[in-house]
Amino acid sequence: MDLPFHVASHLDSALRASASRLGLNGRGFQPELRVADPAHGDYQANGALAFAKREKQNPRAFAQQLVDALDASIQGQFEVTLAGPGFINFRIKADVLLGWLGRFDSEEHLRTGASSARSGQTWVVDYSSPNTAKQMHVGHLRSAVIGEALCRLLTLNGARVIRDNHLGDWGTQFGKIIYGYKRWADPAALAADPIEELERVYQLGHAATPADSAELDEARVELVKLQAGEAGNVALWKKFSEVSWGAFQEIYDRLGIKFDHVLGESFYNDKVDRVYRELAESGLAEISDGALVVFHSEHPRFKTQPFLVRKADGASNYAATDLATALYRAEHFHADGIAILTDFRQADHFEQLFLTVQKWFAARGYRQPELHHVSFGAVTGEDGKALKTRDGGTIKLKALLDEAVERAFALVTEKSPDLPEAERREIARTVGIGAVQYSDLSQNRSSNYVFSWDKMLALDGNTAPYLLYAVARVHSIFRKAGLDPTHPPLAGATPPETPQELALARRLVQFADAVQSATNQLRPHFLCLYLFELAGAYSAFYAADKVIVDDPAVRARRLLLCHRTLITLETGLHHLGLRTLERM
RNA sequence: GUCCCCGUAGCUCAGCUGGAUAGAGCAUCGGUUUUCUAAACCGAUGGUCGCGUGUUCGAGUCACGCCGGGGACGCCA
Repeated sequence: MDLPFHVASHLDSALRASASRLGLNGRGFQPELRVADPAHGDYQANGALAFAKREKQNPRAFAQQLVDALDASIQGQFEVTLAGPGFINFRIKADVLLGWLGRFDSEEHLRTGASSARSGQTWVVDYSSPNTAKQMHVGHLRSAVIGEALCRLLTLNGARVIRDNHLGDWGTQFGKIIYGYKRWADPAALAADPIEELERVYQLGHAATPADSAELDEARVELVKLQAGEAGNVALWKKFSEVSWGAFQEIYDRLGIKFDHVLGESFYNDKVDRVYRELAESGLAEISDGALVVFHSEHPRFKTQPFLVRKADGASNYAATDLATALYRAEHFHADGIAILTDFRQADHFEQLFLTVQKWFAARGYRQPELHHVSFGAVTGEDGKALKTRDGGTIKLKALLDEAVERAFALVTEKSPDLPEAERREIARTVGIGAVQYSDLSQNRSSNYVFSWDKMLALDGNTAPYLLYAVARVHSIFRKAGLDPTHPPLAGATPPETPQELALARRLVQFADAVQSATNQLRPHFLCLYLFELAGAYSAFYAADKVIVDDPAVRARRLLLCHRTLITLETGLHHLGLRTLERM
């Protein structure tokens, strides 16, 4: 029997079947399969230890029973060994490795293998979500980059993914922008660099309307006029949205992001009344100090800390639109899962939101989507505070990307001076943007980090250039040998033999596990780490074993390893949102 | 005051539901190119996992307390 795409779940089923043969159904045996330290095997099962402990058995003897009861085909595919107090180790036999590599022979087949995990599911991913009338700065990078990677990973796992950009295009700041615009907008500057000018008048408007001032009241009047549909202000609002979107689109194009929907807060303006009504009818919401709030009596803190869904003046707020948004996504998109990417400071808000949604939907009998707040740490300056440039402004995302490409261009020019300039420019774009994306993706999203140009634009170590370089070297082999890398002649390939061949082949099979854990935990860094290790295994193989040799069997099996490394690295990188290169 | 997140090598970080000798990259030191891209490879140095107590066959991982950093807590989003 052939090894399936996801070897760990194959072993998981085999061990469960084995436990069942031992008459252990319903006793809660969990195999606990995981990728092993290569010193011990390819996969290990630790579940015998926990189970034996609970059942007061000798763990080593119990593990032995499990192994003895394994289906015979498992013994044919793996070297199965016991170690220590009862770890079960599995090492895939070399000819079985070759069989797996033979079947998963293209990006398409890798996708097919991965797609069973979430086929039939619909996911709405809410990411980027900048505020209109402001430029994106480094703080906006994480949501966009991580969000896009998760979209692609969910797609790879077979889900239908809806990319939704929940723009901050409504609310009190618009009163201030209109206030500032009407007084200080400069038509010439607006024509030259619209988003820059818009941001300037917003900042002026904000500064001119301090709390409890007559100016702030005037700004509020502008907002009321806008919300009441007054033609002049509505036209201004549309103009602000268009200008902002133009600037955002430029960034999205460079990052390879394309949204299916841009349903900003304004879209939900007329959908909040239903939220108020249904929350009140189901007894979830109450009036407190004139505002409509939800308490969660079972929660240690939210029993006293309210979730404020409508302000005392009757106006809607963030919570109201988020509730309306959740309902829209469940009803209109039939979402099975909703992932919202914002920084960790909104953790409380989303915890309250999700609790409220669950109770509300339950009361109404609406079907419940899985709700995930995909939070990430802040990008801060050296002082741990909000990031500022030397002159006190924020670092614009556009400038960051430009600098990344510039640095990559200097490097490619130094390393490959013979390539034509146009190609070096193209390489610099891919390497520079990829480095920025990868620096964000490769780190556990939960942690904060201190911004540094060098860190963000690092070009060695566990970085995009290292991975892209490995890809380019594979392409180079095919180019030198005069072979088409999409259909290389691989007939007659023998199973991997040398230590480097074996290590590489074993790593290739684990792509399935990396994609799985990255997607299930909504943490792309697991895939990054895998790809980095794969590229390392390839580099070691490349240094140790020459590919283009005379012996046809050796040559075929090494070309096969090169080709599978290529498709795996490319599939992985593409599903993180990066582009790849044939030469650099 | 209540609650949340973080604290691992000189620096930046991995460590998946407790599992085998705590791993990478950068930096430092040494080696590798008549052979497919040296943006590479091989090796070395470097750790009381913030501190303490506890839970158990086993704790970086779980519980409690403390120290340090960040954050959220009623009409911003």
